Amino acid sequence: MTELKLQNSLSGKKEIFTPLNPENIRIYACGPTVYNYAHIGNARMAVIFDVLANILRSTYPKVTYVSNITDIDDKIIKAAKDTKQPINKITKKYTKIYNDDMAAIGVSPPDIQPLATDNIPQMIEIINELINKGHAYVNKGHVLFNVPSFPEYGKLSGRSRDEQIAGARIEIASYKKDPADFILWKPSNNNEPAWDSPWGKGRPGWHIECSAMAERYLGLPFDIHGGGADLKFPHHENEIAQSCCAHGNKNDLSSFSRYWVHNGFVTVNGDKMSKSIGNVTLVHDLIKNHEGETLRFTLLSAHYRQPLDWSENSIKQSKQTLDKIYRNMLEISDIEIDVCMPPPKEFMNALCDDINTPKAISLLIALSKEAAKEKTTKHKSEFFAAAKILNIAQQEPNIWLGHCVCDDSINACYIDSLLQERQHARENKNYARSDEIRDKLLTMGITIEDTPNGTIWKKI
RNA sequence: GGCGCGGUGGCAGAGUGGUUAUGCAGCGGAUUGCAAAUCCGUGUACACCGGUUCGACUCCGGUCCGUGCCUCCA
Repeated sequence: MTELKLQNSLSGKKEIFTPLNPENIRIYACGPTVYNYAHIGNARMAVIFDVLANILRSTYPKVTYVSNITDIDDKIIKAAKDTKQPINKITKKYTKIYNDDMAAIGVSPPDIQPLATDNIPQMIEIINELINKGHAYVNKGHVLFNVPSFPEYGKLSGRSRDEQIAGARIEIASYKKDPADFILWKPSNNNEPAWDSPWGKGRPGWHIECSAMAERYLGLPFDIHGGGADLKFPHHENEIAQSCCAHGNKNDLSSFSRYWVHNGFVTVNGDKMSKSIGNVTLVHDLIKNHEGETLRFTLLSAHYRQPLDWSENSIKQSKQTLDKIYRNMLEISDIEIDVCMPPPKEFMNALCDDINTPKAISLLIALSKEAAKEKTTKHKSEFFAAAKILNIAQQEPNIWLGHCVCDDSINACYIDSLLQERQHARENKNYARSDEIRDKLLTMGITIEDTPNGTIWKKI
């Protein structure tokens, strides 16, 4: 068994992963706020933690991966107002789109996908504990976490309280005792979603949602907490503050999650995705023009902590590389596969070294090449086992490569008759005619390839 | 302003104190009637300046450039 090493944001070091309970590895990753289509950045996080879950599953008997849906939030309320639609219609719509889009890029659903709105009592309970322990206070219908009550605040992001305040560009709300304090519960206006609470009708702050859901579905402490790098501060910092303080563990930051894993950003043609630049790249749009697997491969082609620049060129390169892998698979279509074969050690070593997917991919290519050459069950099975961890190259190669695959725009019988005629011409060494037929097919959008087993065609 | 990250060949992108991945593209060859595909071979790189070292792309310091967070954000 290869030792898994992960860069732990809490210590800033690459550490050997030691499970709390080897019988059940527990992971939490902050999921999307469902008020809009998922973009490629959301997808990166989903793919990375999907792969991490697969790595863990290959080593441990059980993995519980929880990733939530934030279905109550000011942005959702705003979207409802702007579109004049009921909130639950919006959240249901975008939850489904998110899950469909993630499925399209090969992401398995998390084991548990809790809704924030199903966990309001759990949030209220934590808030109550925080008030009881002197870490939170009520002011004008708001409940706030008092940051000075938690001296360890800022450890995850490496930021002192004073530094944040110095850099704060927002006006300090009047109901805050300390400028760094953050909202646990806020009052709702009329027409806004509201739940009864000891502090009046209102709704939870964003950060408390994840604290409550992680605790309820995983128990404390759990093994790994993940999310995008930008969530480190303030979201994850606040989760730590809430969860550690509510349970009287304010001196033990690992009493919430033991390891913190943060993925880097996706940029688009070198720029950060933002609405103002207008370059927010949606998975929903990408899958109209690209295979989901190509998108997944592209997301895995850079190390998860590195920035990944998204461009048509990188997608194109991924597609070409996948084509190559599938062509190698085509060579071994007839070989039996042993599903019990584990992935090669070297491949797992790469993935276990802080999820080094680029290295793993280079090894996967080598494995596919070797399997195509050796043509043994062992080689093929090893390749498939490795590919399965990344959830890459699981399709029928002929289908992926588009060989002789029809759609409405293609008349397969006509193509076959042309190919037969071409074959005839070739046998009679009438190459002028055979080339003429190939050109004709090309104008129809069909390319051909002569193989030892006959001529195959595909749509361009 | 505070905190952080990064600068690798035409492109993408790992990694390492000394033999310098991998893919795509290029070039040469094999194969093919020609293509395509495949196979073999091959060139090009570690921002800059110092330091440590027998030896640094890899460690240390500085410079320049890019970029992220500090406000909702994956």
